[in-house]
Amino acid sequence: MNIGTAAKQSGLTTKTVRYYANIGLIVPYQNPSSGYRDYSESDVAKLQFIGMARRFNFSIEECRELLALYEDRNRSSHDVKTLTMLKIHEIENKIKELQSLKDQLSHLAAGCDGNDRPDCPILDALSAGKGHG
Amino acid sequence: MNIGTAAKQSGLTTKTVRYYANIGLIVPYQNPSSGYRDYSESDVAKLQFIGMARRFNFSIEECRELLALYEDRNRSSHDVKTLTMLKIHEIENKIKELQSLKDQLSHLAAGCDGNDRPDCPILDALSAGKGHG
DNA sequence: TATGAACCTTCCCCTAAAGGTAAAGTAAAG
DNA sequence: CTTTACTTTACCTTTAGGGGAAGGTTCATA
Repeated sequence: MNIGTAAKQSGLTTKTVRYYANIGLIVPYQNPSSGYRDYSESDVAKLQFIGMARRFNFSIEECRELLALYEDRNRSSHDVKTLTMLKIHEIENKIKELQSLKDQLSHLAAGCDGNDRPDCPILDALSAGKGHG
Repeated sequence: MNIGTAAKQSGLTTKTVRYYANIGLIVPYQNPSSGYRDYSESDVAKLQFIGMARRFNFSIEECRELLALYEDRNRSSHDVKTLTMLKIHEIENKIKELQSLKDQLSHLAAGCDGNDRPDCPILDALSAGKGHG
């Protein structure tokens, strides 16, 4: 099938699918006479797989690893779980960081009247170099 | 002072400070004979201000706004608070998104034995197109 | 068969916020 | 005068594609 159909079936844009072909992530057969890419059902399954992994915040390079595991009938589930646990910890750290950021900003905002006077504890704090330790 | 000193005093890299000059965020006096940038104490204060705002996840363009408010003796604290509240909501949304992502990945990981067998619920789920609704 | 719509191709520039490196100029110290 | 440290501009790289131009292909229709 043509790239447009493959894109529709996998829920990606043609731009994205073409990009994946260019970086060697999912390279379909390419008709030599027309130059058109020709995607198989199996290619579409992989595109869907990648789409899901991307939605789970896996990077392209991580997707490449996952795809290799996905295609390897002899892989151990241990390898996949390791990658997943790493990703979970990464997300946890990001959450903690953002939580701390939010707390500090909330604290600043709480001290600011938000009226038409120029006094502003937020700017004072920013210029005093406070916050984040 | 030279850019290296200004960078050290503001806790930024020279690369970053030079970048801020290039995009017109903080443009110091530039000595016409040597071509060297010459930073004042006031410039350094602004660099510190921007450094802090960046650490609070404000984008460069938001920093530009904050800097204008910072330099405006007649600004109202309302403007600053509005920008800050927007940023807080933005961070809250990001946290929720990541939390949901983490929960789903944790659920997948919990179902995976992580042994040397090929059975892997994580890959099964990814290829089934489940997750995220 | 001709034409037009809809699709496809490659190619190049754009994003945010710098980091890395190269080639060359400047300044201060010995 | 030379070494060393510092600075300058300039160009390439990063992530994961998006936008759009110029031109080729395929299919439907008159």
